[in-house]
Amino acid sequence: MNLQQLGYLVALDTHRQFGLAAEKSFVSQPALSVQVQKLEEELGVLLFDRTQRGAEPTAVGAQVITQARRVLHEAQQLRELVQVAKGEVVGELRLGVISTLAPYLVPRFLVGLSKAYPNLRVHIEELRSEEIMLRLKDYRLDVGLLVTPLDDRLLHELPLLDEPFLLLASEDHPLAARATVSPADLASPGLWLMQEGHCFRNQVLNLCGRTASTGAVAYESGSIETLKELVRHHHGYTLVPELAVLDEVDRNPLLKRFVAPTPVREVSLVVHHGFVRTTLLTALRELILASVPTRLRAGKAGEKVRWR
Amino acid sequence: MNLQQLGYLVALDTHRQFGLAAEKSFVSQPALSVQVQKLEEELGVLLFDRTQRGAEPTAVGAQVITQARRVLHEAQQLRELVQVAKGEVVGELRLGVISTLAPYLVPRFLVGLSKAYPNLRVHIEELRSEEIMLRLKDYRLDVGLLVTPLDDRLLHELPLLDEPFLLLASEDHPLAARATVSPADLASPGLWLMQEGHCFRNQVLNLCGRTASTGAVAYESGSIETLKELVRHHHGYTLVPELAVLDEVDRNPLLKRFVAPTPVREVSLVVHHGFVRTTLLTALRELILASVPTRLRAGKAGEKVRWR
DNA sequence: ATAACTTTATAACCAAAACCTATAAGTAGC
DNA sequence: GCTACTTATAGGTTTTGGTTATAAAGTTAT
Repeated sequence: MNLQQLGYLVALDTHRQFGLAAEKSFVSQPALSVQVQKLEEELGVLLFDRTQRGAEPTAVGAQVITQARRVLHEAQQLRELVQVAKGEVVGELRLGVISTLAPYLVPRFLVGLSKAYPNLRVHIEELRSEEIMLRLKDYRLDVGLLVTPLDDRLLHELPLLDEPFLLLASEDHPLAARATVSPADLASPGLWLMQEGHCFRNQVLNLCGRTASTGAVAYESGSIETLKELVRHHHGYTLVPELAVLDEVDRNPLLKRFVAPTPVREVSLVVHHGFVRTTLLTALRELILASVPTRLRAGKAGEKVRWR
Repeated sequence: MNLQQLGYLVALDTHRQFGLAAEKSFVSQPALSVQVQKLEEELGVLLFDRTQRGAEPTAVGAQVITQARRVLHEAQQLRELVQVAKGEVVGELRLGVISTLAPYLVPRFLVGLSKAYPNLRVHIEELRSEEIMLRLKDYRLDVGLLVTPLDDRLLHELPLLDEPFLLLASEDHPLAARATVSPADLASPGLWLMQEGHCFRNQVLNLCGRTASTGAVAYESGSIETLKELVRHHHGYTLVPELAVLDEVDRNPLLKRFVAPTPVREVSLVVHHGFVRTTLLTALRELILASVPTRLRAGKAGEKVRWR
């Protein structure tokens, strides 16, 4: 067994085809095939079922692949540990961000990050919270930017913001006349929601006590931007996180703050336990914090709304 | 970087000498030297300071070695995972046992174990609790047999026994006349103790409220057997765990049981979290449980005495 | 001071492992 | 049965890791 073989194994699991996996590993198809065979022989067990349209892990194979990911991760940690000791911030950072944060937060720090660390390759993916958690545990992501607490003992949370929820009403909705709102107002009909699977949806439902009554049209959106547009062009109202309306929060009378205790969502950087690139993580935190108004920083005030 | 190089690294850390480490790794000294050099070159950092009487890890080196141990451990877990899937119980089992348990428990299950799994190489070492914990975390031991709870979130405990403490008095000691004893009696002078560093000593001290008054001679023993002999040949008394006196517990009038709630020590198998050889662990538990009187099994009764 | 000993590093050479290209072989769909 | 797609095998080349022999450097003992 060697690290290369484990790398081929993981590639094959990812691409489910010897040729493709080989290409992605920058070797020829026979090279990868042979190494996987040798590993199977050494372990004395079949790891993949070969079919005509590719390869699929056997039951044992799936376990072995998971463990192989872990081995490769620990090897990577070793390299990173040395880089940290040398004061280098290089290599790759794979960041997963939920879609209700990405458009408002990523542009605020991305340029600064790659300017601060020109030798760092940054990959950002927009993903659901659950998927980010899975990938962090599988070592397919380095850092997640999402809403906490997650209550998962494999993951380490670094709280950044307590971001208030605001209510955005359409001009002709009864709530448009209000100066402030409270969770009780969410019983009012016409609340637009995010799609199933977004943590923001769960939070809104938790906030209104699961009694949301949507309008006649049951469109559920995949982005906060769509929610905002829905409210602007149609009837109804919706909740938005403050970062999504930062530029208009104090001049748009249709945006309502909640009365204290302000409901907030806790936004955190999340890493696997034992993440060693502390310099990078700290830099990321500082960059993000510096890019948003101070009032949003974690621990200021407000009542955290959970999503799970 | 490859697993072999990491193995050499760990061997070199263990033996602190290129030649010796090479010998233990079954390669020539230049082979090991070159591979360590290559690794240092790849990582771009010096891992060992070479002196005339051997090699010593640098600061970074020490961190890298710890991480290398982790990588090798995860690779080993992969192999074991496959063995478990194949229903095999083979390879090596490195078991650490504290010296107040070893002589009474190990002979009871060792033969049965190697009979049940003839292809399993069993290494048993007698070590202090703290050392066992360290080695379990360093992956230099697979399983520990010691007294719990340890309150260490890296370690997983599998309680086996609640083993009562008994008091053994010399013929001419005042306590010799008693039918039963209670913790309050431990204020009586003449209590022989184990050496510093044995968990049994801490437990006895905890039980008597740290007020132990030893005799004129301040000999502190390294084994329960010595304590027993001291009491037999001299004045005074001592505490012993029941397994140490199993054969005489009901016919030696100088052995006193405690009144309820019986003070007991919780004896457990302890593994690193993520230990995958469940078959082996279960078998070990069953073998040990089958080898001692049922009344000693964990959870029967008694009041656990902690040692840390 | 120097010789003897110990330890690590280097060099030359060899064997094994891993890779590449070319090609065979197997299966699904037409 | 042919085509298109997959994985497996074979032969030859390159790379890697290994060996032995020996140098270099530092300790210890005389």
